[in-house]
Amino acid sequence: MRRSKHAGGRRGYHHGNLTEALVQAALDLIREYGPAGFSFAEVTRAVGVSPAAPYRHFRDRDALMADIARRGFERFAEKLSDAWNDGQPDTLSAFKAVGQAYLAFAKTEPAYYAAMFEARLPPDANRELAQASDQAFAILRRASEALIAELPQEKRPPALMMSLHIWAMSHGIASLFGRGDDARRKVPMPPEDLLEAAILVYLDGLGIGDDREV
Amino acid sequence: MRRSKHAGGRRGYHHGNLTEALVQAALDLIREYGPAGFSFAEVTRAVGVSPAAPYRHFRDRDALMADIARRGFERFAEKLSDAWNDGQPDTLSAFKAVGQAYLAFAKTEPAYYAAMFEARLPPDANRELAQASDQAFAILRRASEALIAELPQEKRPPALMMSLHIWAMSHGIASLFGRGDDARRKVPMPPEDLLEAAILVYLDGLGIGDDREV
DNA sequence: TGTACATCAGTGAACGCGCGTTCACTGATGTAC
DNA sequence: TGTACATCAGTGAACGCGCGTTCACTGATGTAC
Repeated sequence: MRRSKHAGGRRGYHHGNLTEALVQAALDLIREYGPAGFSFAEVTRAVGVSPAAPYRHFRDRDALMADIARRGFERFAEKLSDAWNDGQPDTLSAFKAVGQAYLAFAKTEPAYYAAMFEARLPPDANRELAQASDQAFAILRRASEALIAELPQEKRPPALMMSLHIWAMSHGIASLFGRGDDARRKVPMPPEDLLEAAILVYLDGLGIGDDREV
Repeated sequence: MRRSKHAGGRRGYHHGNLTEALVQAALDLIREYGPAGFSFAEVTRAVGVSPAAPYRHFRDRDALMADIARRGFERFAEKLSDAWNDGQPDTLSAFKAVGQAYLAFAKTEPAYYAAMFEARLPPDANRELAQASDQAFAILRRASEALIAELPQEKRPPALMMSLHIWAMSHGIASLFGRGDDARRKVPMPPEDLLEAAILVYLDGLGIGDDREV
């Protein structure tokens, strides 16, 4: 029986889809032990292949790590993009939803988040990684631009600055108070509320009003 | 010749001050290879003692790591406190100086900073660590309270929230754009300016005015 | 359709290495009297 | 002041272990004709 190699490619030669299986196993280990706490050898044991098998798919351990970070940024960009939803139902709500999506990703995907931001990978380690990272940031920038466009010409802040501020604030809250692991610092309020409040104050400072009840 | 054990304690038994030497060597390694990239064995080689020597000073590798983080938080608190300078010459300037001191610490002491925030140590790993961390945060809180006190009663935000916002923003900017190692993301403006602008916008949102020229 | 060959994912044994930790010890320093 | 003893920081050899990586290989799948 012959199978087209395009027909889903479910079953491959021996394992079927070792690349994916290695990535998933590595994510499990990263989730538990951190980005530095997984070994190529342990990954192969988890998947049930020989220790030499991964070398058909990744040049070395670092290449696997970088690939995981790239995949993480791609998923991240999707989540942020979904939350932005082209600025619907209104620009301000969509903007805040992007912030919340940022936190949600850090909490529900701590392994990806760690690979992306805590693995000490130079952001420009390779082209695909840099590109995926840029695409995620582009969502923040797009959302900032849309909000800025609603301000009168003379009151418009630089969009790059504004999006970097939102990124830094989201990342700061996520990595200090909103992480999904033991290194989370406990504070007496949910990180979601903390970020929402920060964004409201910040936007207020930019002259972007809202109907908040304090 | 007899020496009082309180007279500085410069020269000890064999090495003199092995605890300090181990910490310094570990910091060098963390600076170069990250918090996960140093080994007890390598530290002993750097110092020139036998591999068993550190066990007289630290229970194990993790204890050394935690001690470094604690020392880091203590130095950090000092730097922030110096910058705050009891709110002199004026509250707003002192407040901004604290933010700048935060960034400066992350940049000039990347090894301490990594041990404090990127070693995946649970913040309450031990009492001394938690206490040192709390003391550093207390400076941010004190500075926030002083600024808040200048606002009319009915416009005062919660001091805890405000100080967590400033912490998150400083940490976000420091760890994304202001780090002293390869993982720094390049942006076309100095992190110091980015933080200064963020603080001004944020304070503006709280109704804390200033004479900034944009 | 059948056959011979090419491809290549995964094998399994082996390598040299550095790791954390232990142990009984040594010898310099501190102290009791 | 001198002596005998206690303390304890640092030694050095040894341990078992898991690591990343290599290598010639095997055998399932794909393909040319």
